Amino acid sequence: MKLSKKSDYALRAMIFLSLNYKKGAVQIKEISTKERIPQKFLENILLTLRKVGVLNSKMGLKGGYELARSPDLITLGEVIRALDGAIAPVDCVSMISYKPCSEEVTCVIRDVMMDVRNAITGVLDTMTFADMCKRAVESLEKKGNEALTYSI
Amino acid sequence: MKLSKKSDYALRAMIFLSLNYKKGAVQIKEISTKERIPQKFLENILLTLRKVGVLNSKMGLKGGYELARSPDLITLGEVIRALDGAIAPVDCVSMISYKPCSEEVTCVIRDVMMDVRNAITGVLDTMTFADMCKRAVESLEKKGNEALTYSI
DNA sequence: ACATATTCTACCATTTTGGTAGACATTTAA
DNA sequence: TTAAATGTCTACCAAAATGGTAGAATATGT
Repeated sequence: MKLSKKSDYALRAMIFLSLNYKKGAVQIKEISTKERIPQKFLENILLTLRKVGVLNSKMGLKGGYELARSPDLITLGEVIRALDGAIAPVDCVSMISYKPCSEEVTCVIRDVMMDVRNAITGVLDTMTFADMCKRAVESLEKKGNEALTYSI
Repeated sequence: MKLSKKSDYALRAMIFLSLNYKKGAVQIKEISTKERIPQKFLENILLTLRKVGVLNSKMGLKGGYELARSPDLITLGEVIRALDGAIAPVDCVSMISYKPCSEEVTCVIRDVMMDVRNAITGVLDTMTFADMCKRAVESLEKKGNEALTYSI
């Protein structure tokens, strides 16, 4: 039931880009150093996020990445699915990589795994990056002035 | 977010043993053939379930495995943790393999992963093998007489 | 033209997953 | 008391997934 490093990095990068929404393109290098993510690895991640339509990119000098839509229209679930594939714990209850199991109509494990999937997606497909930004700011304010940086 | 084959097999074996609770020891070979689980693999699984106190075993001729407690006192969560380790998607929100992340107090990803963990354990730590048996029987009855066997 | 970005294709080491093999210890029944 | 049947233990193994890295190609602003 583990979140991969890839998805973890993707979430952090996405929050970073959400906090910089409408401020123009941000370069890989900036995200990678500020969030301490290996740059070459981050390149792959941002590339797949672009391919699924979550990010836009600009090549060349003054290039970079930015959100393709408003942060409140992108959920954590969408990002995690793009990198890790299905969120469902077994394929027979997955929306994006569905495969029937042997005795689907009477499989009781399937039933409970469906419950688990719904519990997870209930959180991840509801939470948007706008929500994450709000939480990040609130969390900063609570901490007071000593907090010059915060981890996303 | 995947359930390992090991845990999947473990759940099936546990349901099988729950349906045979108080009927004496069941042999590995019987579970392995009826549930189509590789026997040698199943041996390891049942062994670890014994070591965590979920199963009792008897060696020698007429030996076998049986539940160490009543099915309503064993949850799916306990079994999955025994085989796959932590259920939490990241270690910084795990009960059994907790490790702090870099900026715990202000980490917003941690917050949402805590929500995800609670959502998952809300299902898995509540559902017992007695519940699973009930579901299995109901599901059989609904299907009618044609159903001679059913997949657990 | 040149410096600075992203893009694309390939590779690679380590860990995890999903098993298998075989010797050993224990129990029962004949 | 001995043979057969069973769980126990240690070790091994191939394939896939994970977490990266390397380097050339392509696009863009000045």
